[in-house]
Amino acid sequence: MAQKTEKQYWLMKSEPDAYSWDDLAAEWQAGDNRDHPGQNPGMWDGVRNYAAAKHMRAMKTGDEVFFYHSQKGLEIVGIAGVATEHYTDPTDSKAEERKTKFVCVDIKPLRNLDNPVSLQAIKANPKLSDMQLVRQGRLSVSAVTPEEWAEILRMASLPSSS
DNA sequence: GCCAACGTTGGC
DNA sequence: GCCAACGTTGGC
Repeated sequence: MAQKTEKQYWLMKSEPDAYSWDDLAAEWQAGDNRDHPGQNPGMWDGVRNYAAAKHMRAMKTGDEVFFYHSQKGLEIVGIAGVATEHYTDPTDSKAEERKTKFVCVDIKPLRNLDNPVSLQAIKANPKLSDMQLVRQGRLSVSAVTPEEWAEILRMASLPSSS
């Protein structure tokens, strides 16, 4: 049977001072997890928001993820892939006391965007006005529709969108 | 550094 | 189970 699951698209935010796109690449190069030695490179831990966790539970291997720098940069800088589907977050110390355990996934860097796509440019694009990123600014893991994904890729191929 | 948005917590 | 208080995120 052809399990024809469509590839899904996501967007994940990180403060570059805490964990940047380059840090992700460095972890994969080192083959280890910088902050949690022995854990997987690219482990997306620490999410303690149910909406974000729900998205991570829905992620499948091979799904693609925009990597967004929050606080500083405010732009999508690269594309990562889901390398490992969700598992219990080893940094969730209260997991046992709670019914719902928080989870993490592993992501790996796939490629840089030729031109990072800024939040400003996204907000200025009417085609992207319904993006979860725009509608729900605080959500750290959000869903991206195929149409939004394609539009952002188009923007990333254009000369500097600033 | 401020403040709006919004998720979470805890008292009732 | 409601809702006010509180805490955190993240853009500006």
